[in-house]
Amino acid sequence: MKSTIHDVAKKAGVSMKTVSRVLNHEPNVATKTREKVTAVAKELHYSPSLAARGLASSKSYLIALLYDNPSPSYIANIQKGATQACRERGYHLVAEPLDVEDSNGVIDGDLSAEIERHLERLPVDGAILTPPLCDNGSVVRILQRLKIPYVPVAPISSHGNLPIVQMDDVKASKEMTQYLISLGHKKIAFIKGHPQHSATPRRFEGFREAMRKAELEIKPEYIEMGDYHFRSGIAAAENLLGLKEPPTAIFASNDDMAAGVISAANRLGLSVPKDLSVGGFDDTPLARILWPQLTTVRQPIEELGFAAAKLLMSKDSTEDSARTLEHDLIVRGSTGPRHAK
Amino acid sequence: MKSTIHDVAKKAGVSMKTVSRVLNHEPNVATKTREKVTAVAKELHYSPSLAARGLASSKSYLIALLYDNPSPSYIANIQKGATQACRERGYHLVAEPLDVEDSNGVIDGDLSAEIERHLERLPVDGAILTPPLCDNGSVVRILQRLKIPYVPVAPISSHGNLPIVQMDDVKASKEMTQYLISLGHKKIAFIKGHPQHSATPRRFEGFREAMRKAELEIKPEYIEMGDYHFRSGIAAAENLLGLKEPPTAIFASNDDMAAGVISAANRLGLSVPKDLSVGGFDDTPLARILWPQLTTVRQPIEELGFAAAKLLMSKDSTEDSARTLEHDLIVRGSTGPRHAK
DNA sequence: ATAGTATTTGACAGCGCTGTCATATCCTAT
DNA sequence: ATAGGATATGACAGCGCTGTCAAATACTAT
Repeated sequence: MKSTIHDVAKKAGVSMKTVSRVLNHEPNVATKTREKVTAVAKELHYSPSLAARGLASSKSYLIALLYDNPSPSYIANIQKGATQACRERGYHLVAEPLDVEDSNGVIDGDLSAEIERHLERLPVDGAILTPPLCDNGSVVRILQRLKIPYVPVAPISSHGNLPIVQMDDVKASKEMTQYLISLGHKKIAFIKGHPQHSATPRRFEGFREAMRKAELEIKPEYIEMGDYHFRSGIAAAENLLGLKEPPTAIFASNDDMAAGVISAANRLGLSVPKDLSVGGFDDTPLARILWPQLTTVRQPIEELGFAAAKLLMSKDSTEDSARTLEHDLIVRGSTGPRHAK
Repeated sequence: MKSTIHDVAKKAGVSMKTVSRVLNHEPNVATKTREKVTAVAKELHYSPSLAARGLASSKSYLIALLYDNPSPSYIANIQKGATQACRERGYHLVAEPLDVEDSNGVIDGDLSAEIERHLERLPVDGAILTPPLCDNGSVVRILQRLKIPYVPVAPISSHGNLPIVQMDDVKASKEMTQYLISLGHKKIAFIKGHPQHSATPRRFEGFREAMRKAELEIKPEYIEMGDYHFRSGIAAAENLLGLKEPPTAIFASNDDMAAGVISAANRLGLSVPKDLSVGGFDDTPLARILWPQLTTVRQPIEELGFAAAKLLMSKDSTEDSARTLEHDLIVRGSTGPRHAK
């Protein structure tokens, strides 16, 4: 039933090794031969056995996606991009939720040993490390000890001169701020995210740059601390909107907090975007079910996954896939021109 | 560096085959031998090569998670449960997003062929089929043709006498309704979901059963059609709350629509749950970021993934893992006692 | 004690592929 | 035409494990 490389070789009138060469896109195969073999392979519905290939070449054609506990949509998107890249090369993506971090983000010895044991028997050619795992020393150390190549996605910390994939949070944040400014807003507030998250200082930095460039003042009372959760958005908005001179626009550094802002504004009888413009960040599914829909920044998450997988698969070749991927400013209904009082 | 079965055998003073037996938990190995081998294996940090094992036994120790485009949190949870089950048995889960359905849910010949080709070179021992894939004839047929064992998760259609895993939507819906009734509500409205989704009739059925059992009238105008999207929840709520005699409780058959209801109620100046109780279904992340938080039904999604994977791995043994998993009624702030007018 | 059965172990081949290295074929420059 | 190098192909072993089947050993009932 299932055909082997032997069948193909026989039918094409060449040796198994030649078939193998064609299948692996090795050089030094006559064009004619290559075509012939390709044709026969297709005709026979031949597809190589991962296991046999892996055994012979001591590669597994498997790439692991290591993740801890990010938002489901984040890993779903990374995963989508990564599987796509894998498909192009006959690789497969194995999902590995790790459950490393407990509440305080620390990993104890037992857990570490357990993970090591698990990873040890995970015969992958490489791993994609998503946040916050990419900044977890224990996990990184295990990977290094096991000599599993990995690509960190959007890490905070540096990883030597290891290639990483990321987006430019500073730039994106700057663009959002500039967009708000272009609408005529001058009194713009910013809600920071959780201080331990890598993106937090970057997003704030982008905001500051844009404000400085536009020569707008950043009032200290317009900067609120949040933690990326809905609730902190509400709290921040209540503070902000309670000011004697409230801002006309609030840039919350993620969508959940922006949703909190909208919710608080509505409850205070303010209309968005007429009385208040609200900007978010991430373009989560939530952004579209809010009313009004949220102006936000789309992270190139799927692309990050794609690039990371690609990087892993082309370890040897110098093929340099883009490392810093492009985001998009998504303008929706939650932002509008400043309304003359 | 990496030890092989040969090393273990030598060190334990037995044949490779015996080591193999121990590792695979085969019967007919003397207890003493088994212990000895186990000890040596641990000492040597031995872990079998998936590839070699697969080649020799023509199994891959890989299970595919086939999904199309469900909510990210759905697949994330299924995935979590499934990987957990896989780990217990040394299997791995490969993620396979399929992109089968276009807008109208039909799958054309080209796509079908492409999927078949892809699945063909996916050397898995089994596949978990999530909705809506589990009810997609083309996909099911491909799987059957390829003789890939699969377990449908919460399918609408019957799959012969193939084991399936599911939850009891009728029962869950009935419980939610009964809970609403127990709060004193009598005028309870129901918002149906998308008619093509398997759960839609079931959830409605549960509602009806509960109402009938409590001898409460189901007014036709209290039944709204929705499509599981936020927007349809808003629309339905506007109709319902515009009635001369509006309901005091609305059971939306998923969380997104329930969110719409809450949003609409707020805009109409109604306070939830004081003036209106709202129940949802699914316990999506959204349920917790709403204000008030949503009373809803937690689907045993992770458990479904776990059970499905388990089923696939124990094909031979008659081991009968539970097929219909238990849900939970999650009571939060969006429901409260009927308020005497 | 002895045949007969059940349990436990091992030798060996081979799963389907690729790495190595030898061989054959082609081209280029003289 | 021919040496010499570049290019193309093939023979063969063996990757690490398990299936098969035969052998050894342990039990049981007489």
